[in-house]
Amino acid sequence: MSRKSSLPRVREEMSVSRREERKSRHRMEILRVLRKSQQPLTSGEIAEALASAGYLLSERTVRLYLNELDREGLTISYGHRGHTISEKGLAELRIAQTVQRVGYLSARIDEMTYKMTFDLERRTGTVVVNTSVVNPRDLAQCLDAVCQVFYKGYGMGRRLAILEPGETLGGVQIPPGKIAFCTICSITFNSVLLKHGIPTASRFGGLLELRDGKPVRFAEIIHYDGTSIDPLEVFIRGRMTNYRGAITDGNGLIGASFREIPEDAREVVIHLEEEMARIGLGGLMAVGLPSQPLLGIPVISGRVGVIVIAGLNPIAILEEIGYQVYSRALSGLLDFSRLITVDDLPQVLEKYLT
Amino acid sequence: MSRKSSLPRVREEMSVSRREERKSRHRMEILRVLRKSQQPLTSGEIAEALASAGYLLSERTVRLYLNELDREGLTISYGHRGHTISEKGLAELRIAQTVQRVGYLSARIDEMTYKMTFDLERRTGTVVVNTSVVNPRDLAQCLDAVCQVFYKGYGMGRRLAILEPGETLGGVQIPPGKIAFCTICSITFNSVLLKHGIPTASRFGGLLELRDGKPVRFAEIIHYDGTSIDPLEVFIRGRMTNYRGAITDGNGLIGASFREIPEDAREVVIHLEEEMARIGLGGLMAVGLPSQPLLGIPVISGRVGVIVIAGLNPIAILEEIGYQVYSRALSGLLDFSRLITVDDLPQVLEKYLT
DNA sequence: CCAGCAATCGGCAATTTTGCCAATTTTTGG
DNA sequence: CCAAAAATTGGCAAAATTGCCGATTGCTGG
Repeated sequence: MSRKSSLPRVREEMSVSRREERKSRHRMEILRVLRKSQQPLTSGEIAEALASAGYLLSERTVRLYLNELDREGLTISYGHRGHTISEKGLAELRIAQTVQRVGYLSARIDEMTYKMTFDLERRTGTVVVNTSVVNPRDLAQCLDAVCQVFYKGYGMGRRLAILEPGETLGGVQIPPGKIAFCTICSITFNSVLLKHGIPTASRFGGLLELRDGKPVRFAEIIHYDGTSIDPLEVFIRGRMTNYRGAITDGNGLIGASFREIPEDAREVVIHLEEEMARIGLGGLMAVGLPSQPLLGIPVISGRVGVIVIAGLNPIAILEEIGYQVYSRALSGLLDFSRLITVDDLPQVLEKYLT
Repeated sequence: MSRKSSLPRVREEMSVSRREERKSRHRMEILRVLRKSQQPLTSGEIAEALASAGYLLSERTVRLYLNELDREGLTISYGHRGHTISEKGLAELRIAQTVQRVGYLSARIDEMTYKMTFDLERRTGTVVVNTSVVNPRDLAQCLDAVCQVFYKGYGMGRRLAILEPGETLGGVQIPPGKIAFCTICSITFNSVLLKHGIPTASRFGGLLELRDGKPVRFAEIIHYDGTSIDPLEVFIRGRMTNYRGAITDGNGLIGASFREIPEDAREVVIHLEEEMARIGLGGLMAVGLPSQPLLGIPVISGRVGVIVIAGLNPIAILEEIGYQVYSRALSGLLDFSRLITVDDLPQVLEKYLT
């Protein structure tokens, strides 16, 4: 264009600034990975984490940069046991990130994943939930549909929680006359995997098209690292879903999430999900094959794509039927003991229908 | 994690596959840039285009890859005049992209930008529009508010078009009893710049918070290359906007788009926008400084951030007031001569109010 | 049509990134 | 607690990427 356009163009080389920019970006990416971890990470682990974020750097290169960062005091080396980020490194990251004021959803996902404490074996600790503030009468009206979504396997397991008026969750108080319908957030899955040493990369949320109860393709998608609002909230408010079709003849549009796991972890993940399903926390819709696209969605080589049910699905059907619901994904943490199963829902709901 | 986890980990090197993957990605990115252009592009232009997509490769490296691609017949060299993509290259791209069935919005933006033919100097040709199908009576009801949005400068210029029942645009026919309210899509701006040799990178659409009529920050954002649906449609349907505030006391939430242009083009762009504003097509809200963040949004070095008004703003206020509107962004092309100005709107609308 | 200018091209060297390997450390499993 | 196994590290060399520069080509204005 330059010659064709009227614009002067500077001599075309990757100028000092752009060169530096790339180097600096590598450093920041490494620091970012370290910040997320409590324990020291080795270069191999960092390279792995970077790859799962689509940032391709070899383990050797990471080591080279770590050396540099160690010398500058931005990271602390524990010899062969790994590196952690130092106060100085954290400060450096903060400076570089003051610009990023809009919080991307991917950041909130990461944060929540680390905050929750649920222990699969002991069945204790907190899980991440989505909260929907709803009129109990409206809920009763749609009770059958809501339960159907759960029973057909389009909800995250079979558990949920009801909060009474006056209770607070994630800074939001339930107003009088309303109740909160809390569903398990599918992030819970990430967290359980993480506690078993499996890093999960959450890619996007979307509207999954079902045919005869089977996932066919994603009709719409929104990537987590490009949005500040939860995709599911968008689809629900935009009335773009079709749960009624899904629960009647298996043809519909439901919320789902696409993630990637390391291929070595495929079997372990499937096994862990079975464990979770056993206690009413299952939500895996599909698992791909190593490095193979899943429903036409390509994955980074060495990874496996998985499709997880959206936690908000069961309550979203209310909006579809015509009742207004205020839903918020990733709203807060709830102790596992607070959860009830769908089977108990009708009975529990009775209480609020004066 | 590997050691701490129960997972076996293969020897950690960037295996052949991952190496190849990166190389292949470079090649594909170059081919993708070439596909978009009708004319031959030189290595410098390609490097520039890649940079504007956040893909940092030096001009020399691009040239190296071009050489390879030329030899393999995927591209055709025109000597010092540049390179184009060959049939074989297009085929290669298709193979690599069969996986990408979900159409990202960024792709549609690119497509539309190239399709429109508007000539700023001659004031002829087609422009890209958004279409909102609406009941003429509803529109009349909100007429004042809609015009206010235009007059306060929150619409793309002062032009729009009304389509009658029976007319078609972008494959959608206007049903009897309804009319289509077409607003200029802000993509028009990209296209005008492109025809003057200025490449524009559209980053994201968002909800812009206004205080005293001035943009303060983006409250929510959705990146174009991570979504299949238009952000503005989302915000409108989700009733997340606040145009009424914006037109009354200047405090509200309106739709806007964030883009990046080369820093050398800053003055030219400002000048071109003035030209456009003169014929009722203005829509620039803010222009940043070279390599400086704009409203806290960082830009690639060597670029300037700009904020452009969303074309859908004027009609979106209907939804906010409570009338249902079916809006579709980037719906199709319309000849410039079809456009009327806001001032004529009340009169034109009369015709449809039987 | 020609001269001057600007941009592109390819070769070569410098720099960055990566692969490979031996030494060392940590973990595992008696 | 010890030995084998597994993983990490740093040095060195190969490969990839980039900077630089002279030669060449295309464009522009007279």
